[in-house]
This record gives sequence, C-alpha cells and structure tokens, in this order.
Amino acid sequence: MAPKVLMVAEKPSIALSIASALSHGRMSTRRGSTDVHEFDGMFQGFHAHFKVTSVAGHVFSLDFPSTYQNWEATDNLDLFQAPVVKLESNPKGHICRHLSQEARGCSYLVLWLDCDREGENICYEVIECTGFNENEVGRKILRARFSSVTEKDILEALENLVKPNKAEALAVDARQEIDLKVGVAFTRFQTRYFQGKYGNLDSRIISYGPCQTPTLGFCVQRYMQIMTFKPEKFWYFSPYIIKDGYELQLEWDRNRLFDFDVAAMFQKLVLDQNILEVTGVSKNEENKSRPCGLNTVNLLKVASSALALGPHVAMQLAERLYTQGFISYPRTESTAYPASFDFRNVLGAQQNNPIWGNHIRSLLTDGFHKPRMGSDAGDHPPITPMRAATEEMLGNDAWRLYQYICQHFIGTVSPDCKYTRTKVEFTSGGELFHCVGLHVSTKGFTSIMPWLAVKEKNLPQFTKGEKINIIKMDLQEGSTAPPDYLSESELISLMEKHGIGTDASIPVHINNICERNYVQVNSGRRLVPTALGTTLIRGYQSIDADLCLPDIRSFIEHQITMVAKGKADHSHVVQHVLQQFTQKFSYFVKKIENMDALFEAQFSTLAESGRLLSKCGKCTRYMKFISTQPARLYCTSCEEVYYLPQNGSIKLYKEFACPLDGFELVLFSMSGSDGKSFPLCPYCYNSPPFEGITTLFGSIKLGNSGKLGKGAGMPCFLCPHPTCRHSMITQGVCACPECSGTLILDPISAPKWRLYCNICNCMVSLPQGAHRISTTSNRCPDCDSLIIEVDFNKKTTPLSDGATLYSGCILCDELLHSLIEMKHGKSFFRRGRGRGRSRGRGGRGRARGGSKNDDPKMSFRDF
DNA sequence: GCAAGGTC
Repeated sequence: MAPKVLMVAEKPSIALSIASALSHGRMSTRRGSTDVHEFDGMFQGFHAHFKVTSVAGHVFSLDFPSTYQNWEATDNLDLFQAPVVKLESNPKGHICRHLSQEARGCSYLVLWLDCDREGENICYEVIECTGFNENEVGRKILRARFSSVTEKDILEALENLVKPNKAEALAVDARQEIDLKVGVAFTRFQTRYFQGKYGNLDSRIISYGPCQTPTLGFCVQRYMQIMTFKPEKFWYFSPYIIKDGYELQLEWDRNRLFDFDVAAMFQKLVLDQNILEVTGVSKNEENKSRPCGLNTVNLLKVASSALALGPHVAMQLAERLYTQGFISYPRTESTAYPASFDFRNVLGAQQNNPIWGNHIRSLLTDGFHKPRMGSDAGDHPPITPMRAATEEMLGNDAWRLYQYICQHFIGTVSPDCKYTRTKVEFTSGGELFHCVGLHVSTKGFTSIMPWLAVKEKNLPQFTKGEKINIIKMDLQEGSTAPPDYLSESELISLMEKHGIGTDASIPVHINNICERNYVQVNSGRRLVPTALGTTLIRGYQSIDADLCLPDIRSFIEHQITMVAKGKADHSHVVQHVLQQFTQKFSYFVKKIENMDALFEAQFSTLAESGRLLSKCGKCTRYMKFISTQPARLYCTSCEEVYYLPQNGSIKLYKEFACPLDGFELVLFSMSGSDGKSFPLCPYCYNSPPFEGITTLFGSIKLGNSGKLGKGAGMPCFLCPHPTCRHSMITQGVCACPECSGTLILDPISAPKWRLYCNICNCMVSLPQGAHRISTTSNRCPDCDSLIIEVDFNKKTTPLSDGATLYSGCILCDELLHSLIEMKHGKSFFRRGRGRGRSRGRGGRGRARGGSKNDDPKMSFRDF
C-alpha cells in the first residue's frame, strides 16, 4: 500500500498553495474547520498518498498552572521559578485533535511551517500533536525549507527536505518563558501596589512587558525632550538678487549663528561690499531610486503618516484585503522579490485601472524594470496587489490602503527618477552663499508616486566671475524649536531599529500602550504620553533604567540566539536570564517607593478625590465615591476603601442602610441601554466570597469570584454576603408602628419570617412555616400599606381547602384570602376594620417573642 | 486580569 504523507503548513492559504503546486491542481479537498487537501503523487521515489493541512499560527501558548493564577495567593517572586504549562491557544479550534486524527496511519510528517524561529517552534508543536517521534523507526519527520510558495520553490523544497531545527525551536520556548514570567510578575506587582491608591489614577491594569514598556519609553523620551527644551536665539541673513528678471534668495553657507554680534559683523562685511561674485557653477546628474518591495513595517509607516490609519486598523484592513485575494500576505519583513516572481502577471491584472492603467500599459510595452534589490528575510514576498479592485468593492479606507500598495508596486518596477542639480556659489566680503536649481529629466516612478516627486526649481544662467548687486539683506532673528511629539511612524521606525516586536506584533504593542492609557494618539497621529505613562517611565528611571530601555529586549534576543545557534543550553539560558530578572524584580519591589513618590506628586490622594456619596457603617460619616477605574468608595476617617462593581454607574439607594453593618446602600446600574440595576451594600460586597444564597427570588449562584457580573449564574440582585438582607430591600412594606420608618421583609430569618424597621430596627414576626413571603404591588385600602403574600408549603400548613397562598396587610393586622380568590379577581379584603387601627401595636418586644401558632387564618399579630 | 508571538 502506498505510504501516507501528512504535510502541515502554518496557515490554510499556504497549505492550499503547496497542495496545488504538488498535485498540479488535481486534488480533492475535505472541508472542515481546517481544510485537508488530498492527492496521490511521487514522494522520495515511491508512490504516495498526500494529505496537506495547516495550523493557524501557534497551537499552544504558555501560561502558569492554575495554582499560580490567584493574584492574592501567589508570591510574585515565586513566579520566576514556577512551573509553566503549554495550553492550546484556541481550544475551540481543536487543532491538536485535528492533527492527531490526520496523522493516524501516516508514515511521513512533512513540516511546511514558515521558515523562521517561530515556525520552527510550531514544527515541534505539530510534532507533539501528531504523536510522531523523532527517534521512531518507520515514521519520519521532515522539514521543508522554502522562501516563497511558488511552484518552483515548493518542488525544490520537497526535493531537499531536512530535519527540523530543535535549537531554534528551543530558543522560542526560552523567549516564551522569559516573557511570561517577567511580564506577569512585574505587572501583577505594580498593578496591586498602585491599584486603588490614588483617586484620579486609572489602575485597572498597570502592565509591564519587555516590548510594550520600551515602546512607551520612546514616546516618553520625546516628551521629555520637548518638556526640557530650552529655545536658543540665532541670527542669519540671506542676500536677495535679481538676475534675468528672476528674484532669488541665496543661502548663507554658515546657515545661522548663535551669537548676534558675530552675525552682525559678518553682515556688515558683506553689506560693505554689497556685491556678489559667482565663484562656481556645477551641474550634477542625480538619481532618485525607485523603491524596494513593500514590507509590513513600511506599509504601516505610510498608513499612519500619509493615510491617517493607525497600525492596528491598517493591519485589520490589510488582513481583509489578503483574505479577499486583493493583496499578497501582508505580514512580511522582506523587501526583495524572489527571483521567480512573475511581475508581468501582477502588472497585467492592473492594466485596466482608470488611474494607473496607462502607466502600466506603457510599462508592459516599453519594458519594466526589476525592482531594486531589497533584503530577503526568508519569510514572505513583499506586499503586492493580486487582483484588480475598485473603491466600491473595498470601501474607502481599504481602498486607500490598496491604492497605496498598487502605487508602491508599480513604483518598484518603474524607472528611477532622474534630474539635474545645478549649484551656483557666490562670495562677498569673505562670506560664501549658494543657490540650487533642480530640473527633472525623467519622472520615472515619481509619476505614479507623485508625493515623492523632485520639485523643479529653475535658475537663471550664471557664469563664473560674474558680479551681481545685492538688492536686500536683512539680519534675521530666529529661535530653535523643540521637536514635535513622536509620530506613530517614527515610533514604528524606532521599534524596528531596536528589534522591539515583529511585523505582526508592532501594531499590538502600540495598541496596548494606547488602551492601557499610557499614551494618546493626537492629531497627525502623534503619540502624547499621559500622566500615567510619563510617571511610569520616570519611575523605572528612578529605580532601574534598564527596565524601560530597548536594550532589555535585545538582551533577551541575544541570549536566546545563543540557544538558537546551539551555543548554549536552553534551560541554562532561561535560568540565567530569569535569575537576572529576579534580582531586578526584588530590587524594584524594594525601591517601589521611589516610583510611588512620583505617583504621589502626579496623582491626587483618595482623600482629595471623589464626591461624598453614602455613609460609612463604622463611623457614620459620609464616604467619597471615586468614579475613576476601579470605581470605589473611600472613607476618609476610617481610611478604608470599598470596591464597587465596575463598568456601570453608582448612586445612593434611597438612604437605606444595610441591617448587618449600617453602611448605606448604593444602587449599581450596569452600563448599556438595557443595563440592570441592583442595590448593594459596599461593606458586604467587599466581604469574602461565598457560593450562593437562597432568596425570595430563588437560589442565586455567584461566579467563582463571588463578585457580580461575568461568570455569575444569573443577574444578581444582592451583595455576595451569606447573611446579607439586602436582596429583599426592594421595596418598603409599610410604615413602622413605632417610629414611622419603613418595615422591610427580612429573608434571613426564613422560615421564621420577620419584618424589620430600617430606622429603629424593631422586628415584627410573620407567619412561621411559610415557604415564601413576598411583597405585592397591591395596597391595603385601609392604610395604603403594601400587601404581603404568604406562601405555605402544603406539608406544613393545616389548611383544609388546599390553598397555600395568602395575602394580607401587616399594619391592619390582617391575614387574608387565598390564591384561588385572587386569581378570580375577587376582593380579598375583609372590610370593617378602621385605617391604622393597629398602629402602635407590635414592635420590638413582640418581634422577639413570636407565637408558635402556625394557623394562617389568624392575624399576623398572633404569630 | 498579567507577556509576546503566531494567525483569523
């Protein structure tokens, strides 16, 4: 039987290209969450059955085991030595199961992952899923090395299969572990340290990472340059002349001087002569080169600076253009095209375009140029248009991006721009001046990329030795100006230069520092650090500047490169690097007060922020509500913080106090149009979590955290405390006979139901043995109190008519009619007793000593 | 909840 060969690519599109190339398009495809292409062919001299499928990037990602997931219970220092686990990145995708199933019965596994370190690492993830073993006899693991997915390259790679490179894969394992441990330890520590400490500080997450922090560092560095910039005055002069009717302003060779007296002296020397002599006329043929192929980083820079599209958005658009087949794969480092690239084909697809069709047709007939030699990173070809599109097909932003990709591509195969530079030099009073003229002879690629055009500047004819009068020459004053905030495009260049992030992750890091509120994108896509951003970086600088310098990334890269080259052992390197970071971490923890001093100067203390909202149950003074994330209440006199549910609004709830602790209740309304509201006690909400609670509304299970919101089994209307009564404080029942306070149902006493008064705290017993008691919206016609409904369990009730639900008015001392009567809409009040007849009865004494009589036909007072 | 790296 023909041996089976399983081939795995990094993404579905590559699997398709490989299968198409090897089967010459004669394959069958099994569709599924991941497609499998099958065909028969020759493999290593044998007839074989091929199956080609793919993963979608990394199959696994690294994390801490669950025992290290609790922020409170974990010592951050322990994280550095903690075990790590590989978990499926996308468990719902079942990639591992898919690979394992497809590998069954296969004798060969051929790995077509991208040819970089990450790809090598994914090779071993695939090997693990398939169950292949490197030392197994009879089953072979092979690695295809290819730099593009053209048919030629694929066939060549198949003929030259190698072994996967374990060292490179281990280098990625090392990076993953270092990044995880360092990032998580610092992030958890500083988040916890600053969380809730200051009023106007958004401290949901104060993250640290070896890529994101230096990225922020670049923005803050520029900010500091601007803030500390001291302008300097300078002086300059430029003679005006008239020649052949042209008025010309000459440039001074000294450009400018920072000393007024010296500048004035030179000016006087020139003015004394007031005549210029032409000392030289030179002409140079110059060349402006057409661009290399377009890679991701350059696309992102143009998108940000010229199209006003942020890197994150630009990549989303590019991704869509790619999946729709308009452009080639948009994540690439390479600016060089593979030798076999079919430029004619790409140009042909664009020749009917109304904007650049003419240019293309002339390139196709007159011959086009090969693009300038760029660099080949061995990943994917430069970003290239694949098929024609119109603005209507793509939508405005995607169209602008696509248009640029087309223009850039056409530029790469167009002629260079050629122009003549004429420089005329002058002298007067010993000072030198010049002017420059530019004349374009061949527009070349600049006709398709007009923003790069050389600006023509005509000069009149000058001859050496010619003398010309100066018309005007004033001494001008200027002042040096600070640089502008760092533009996104400059940031991308800096990140690329320092090896911070990759083509795919650079947009993610920039997005991160925006989302975490460390920088803001201003007009012209310039990045302005926030108070939090600058304080963080200044804080690192005050403790250990290494933490925010780009070298921190290059240090890690350098270390893992040793692993990749097989010069150092993986675990030794990881241990060595982690040991250094452990020391840095310990020192950071020890010196965190240095950073805190900066926070203190920058942010307001809790006592200074917020507005008075509700009363503290301990000291009865008003607490301050601090609305900045995380929302919380702060008691200035007790110096206690009470966190509130996030992502919603908070207001005082009817001035009710929690019967357990005396804290005034607040009403939380979830954000969104149909956001639910519920009252809660700030103290109980911050009490230890519990499993759930039984209320009049039924059993409510809370999420693992015991907090409200996500993970809770149902929308929760109470605070997560086991003995809290607020769930029932949804409406007052009636006036307290003692003090006119509001009587409120007290579910905690069930089945010994009681009412309690929210002011004098007196208790009134309700029928014992009731299964459920609740308030209704009906009111007593005598005293206007709310009617109570009492539900008896049949087992516990002595009723003969089988009815179990009773209603009544507590104040009028009535326990009345059955459910059956209510259902039929009959009046269920026994008339005859006067309004407020029972007022003054009941109260504290009675509440304590309830009757043992279970007959619901008796009045409330008899219980 | 936290990093950075793949890809969707």
